[in-house]
Amino acid sequence: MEMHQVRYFLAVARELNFTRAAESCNVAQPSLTRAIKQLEDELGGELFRRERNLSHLTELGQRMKPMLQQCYDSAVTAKSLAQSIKSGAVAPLSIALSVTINIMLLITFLTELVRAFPGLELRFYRGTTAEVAELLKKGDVEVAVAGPMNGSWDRLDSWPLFTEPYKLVVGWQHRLAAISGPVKASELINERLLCRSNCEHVEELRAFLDEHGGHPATKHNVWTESDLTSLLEANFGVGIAPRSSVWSRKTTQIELDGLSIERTLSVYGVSGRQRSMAASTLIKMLRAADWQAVQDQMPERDGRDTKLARAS
Amino acid sequence: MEMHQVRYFLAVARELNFTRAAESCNVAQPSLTRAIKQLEDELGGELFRRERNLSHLTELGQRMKPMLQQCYDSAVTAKSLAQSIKSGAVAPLSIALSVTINIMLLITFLTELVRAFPGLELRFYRGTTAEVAELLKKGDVEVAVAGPMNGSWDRLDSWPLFTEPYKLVVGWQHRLAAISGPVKASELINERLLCRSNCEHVEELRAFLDEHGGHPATKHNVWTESDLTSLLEANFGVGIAPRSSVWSRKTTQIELDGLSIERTLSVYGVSGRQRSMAASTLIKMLRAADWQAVQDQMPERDGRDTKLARAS
DNA sequence: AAGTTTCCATACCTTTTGACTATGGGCTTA
DNA sequence: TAAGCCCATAGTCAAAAGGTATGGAAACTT
Repeated sequence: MEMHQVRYFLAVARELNFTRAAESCNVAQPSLTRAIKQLEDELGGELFRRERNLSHLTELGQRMKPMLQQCYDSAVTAKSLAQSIKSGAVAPLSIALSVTINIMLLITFLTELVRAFPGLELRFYRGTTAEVAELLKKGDVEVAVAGPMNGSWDRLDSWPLFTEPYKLVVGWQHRLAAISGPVKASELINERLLCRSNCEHVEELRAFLDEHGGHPATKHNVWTESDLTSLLEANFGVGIAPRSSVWSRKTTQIELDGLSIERTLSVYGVSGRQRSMAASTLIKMLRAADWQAVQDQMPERDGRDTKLARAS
Repeated sequence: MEMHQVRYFLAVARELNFTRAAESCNVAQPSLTRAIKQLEDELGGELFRRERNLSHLTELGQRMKPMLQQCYDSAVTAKSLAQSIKSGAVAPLSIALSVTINIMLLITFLTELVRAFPGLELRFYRGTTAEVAELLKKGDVEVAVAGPMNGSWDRLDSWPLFTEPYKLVVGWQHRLAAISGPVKASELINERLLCRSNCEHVEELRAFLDEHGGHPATKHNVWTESDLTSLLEANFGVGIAPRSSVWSRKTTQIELDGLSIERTLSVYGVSGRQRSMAASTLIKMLRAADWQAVQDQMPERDGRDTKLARAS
């Protein structure tokens, strides 16, 4: 079954006259006749009863019409949709974030971006560092922000944004929240410790705590930074996390004595793959940002939800 | 946009590999490549990002996929539907009845017909005699039963079934229901008379009533025989109708003195047009029927609803 | 590191087929 | 009876779909 056969069929079904249908399709009448014949052969029956001025659809033709109409309509819709996409030229921007990234870090840049590209549609994806790399590879996203992806793929374009230390984070009601100076690892021995299960430095952390006699009573794993934040706010335990990861007024960040683990956040793209204007702009903005200033702002802010509402 | 392009596109979208997609379509890889290129030209953008083992749909490709999938699916569905129609071979039988025909006349033949053609689907149409003729002409129905269509179209095949007189019909509570013998036209002078507005003999009736001094007080028009029956049962007035038209235990038919109007019911088809097996069978059954016996059965029966329920 | 494989594109040829013109037959209308 | 309309058929042409051979570049193997 070919598209022109479908088109001709619909024309004849509309006109109920082969000659006029051929005119409306801008082809010669014999061409149309032959196409209809072929369609009839393929479907195994006559589609029209040819009766001069009384030509009409057969039973088979009547049953076929809705299907073929839908077939043709979808093709037309596809084409016009492609046209509008091309002219609109606001390709959506797909961004992958590692689950260890607090989206608050990006809010100011994203608001600036959508201001620069009115109508721009953003699509966020979340995953582990490996999953984020996969999303980049597969072309599901153009840009990603994540911790280090050590040589996982040589086609990764990566631009480091900033490096931050790991901190001890506690809820505002926690006993350690009152302490101003650094805390010793041994203080954690009776605490419930919360870690992100996909933390890049989980092994280093374990080694540090073992070494300094701070092995905690229990250790819980959470998946996302927002879950971690919620549990900390509820005083469920204490967390060790990168500085920018937990961004809430109801928690306090404290230096852990002797802990020197750091992580570097980077923005990633795929080299040799054409990037949309929006993606290039976002990458430029992130690279040009004063990340020290962004980090300094953190303690001044409200809880995540409030901030999100204000930004949107 | 051609169907094979759509097919190839969907194959590549599924396989994410031009070579394997070509295999699955049973064409050479260059043919498929070229078809995709043409589709991309027509849609005005790349559909795939070719990256060896990382090929994937572009944004445009992802947006096109559902449309083109639907397009292809409808074509496939149409073809398989045509196949099942052909193999099933139970083409629905469309029948037109003039509104002056009581469908009860046909019930026994229709039940026999559906017994002979298991799975046969019946479609009834109603209309005036002219409309019924039009339905036959346009091919919307194969068979029709109606009163006379005097030479309205020379391609009409017509087979007379029976001729019946017009009768006076009154509800069972009406004063005339008690009278056994013929009634004079002058008796109707203070009655409300009900006629079907599309009655074939309405002019003759008017002339008869004028001549015999029976011009009634008021004259109402109804459209269908079932409406007429309902009004008569409710003793709303008296009717003059063909004998088989009103078929209800709650009415009584009385001879109107001197009224000799008759009508002939016929079954119609279109000559030179292939008829389905079911249509031919129905016509044969109607032609072979003992219509005297059918008419004799009429008074013995219950009201229409009861009978219909029993027949189905 | 070199060889092998994979994947897509290009060049070129063959075959298919869609389209056109011309024409004819059958039916309707004037 | 003539004219007109409607669809089918025949024959030709050109476009395009399909095929083979091949090349280049990346990825994988040894």
